[in-house]
Amino acid sequence: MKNTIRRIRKNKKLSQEELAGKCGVTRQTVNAIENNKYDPTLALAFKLAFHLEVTVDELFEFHYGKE
Amino acid sequence: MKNTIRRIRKNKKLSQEELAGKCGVTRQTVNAIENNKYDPTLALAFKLAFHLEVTVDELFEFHYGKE
DNA sequence: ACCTCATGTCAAACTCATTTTACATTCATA
DNA sequence: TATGAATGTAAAATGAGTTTGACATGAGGT
Repeated sequence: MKNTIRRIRKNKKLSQEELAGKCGVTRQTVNAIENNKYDPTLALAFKLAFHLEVTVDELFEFHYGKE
Repeated sequence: MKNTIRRIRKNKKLSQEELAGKCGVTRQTVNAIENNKYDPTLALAFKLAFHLEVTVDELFEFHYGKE
């Protein structure tokens, strides 16, 4: 599961901590997701997309077999 | 987190078990998600959307404060 | 009445997302 | 070069999603 969180976050000049704060999670969580350590929950995916002003489908790229 | 899985699944004349099979999960999982027992993982949300031929953003409706 | 299919549900076990705390690294900039 | 801000990372603990196996119900058809 690829995502473009880092690119969009930097475009909006937000730190990992600021984005995490808006989403109600810790900065470690945002960091882990940006570095593909694991996938966010569906709820967090929606919060990230909301605060980055994109859709979930735009923010994440899912490929079968490459989960 | 609301979803329209049941409605779209029935439109496509799929049983919970058939949809679960396509997505690689058990029917209990699909049943629990349709009945809002819990939310799917992000990966499963993408698989469900794929096999139901809609986007994740169309299939799930997220509301802040009503998570 | 019987059989089958679809669905609802439950408990135990397991995996994985998230938190907390803590420390290390990189980078800008005074 | 020193200081602070942003980031990377790691271990232990907790919480939530998923599986397995099982049992129960209702609808339809024979």
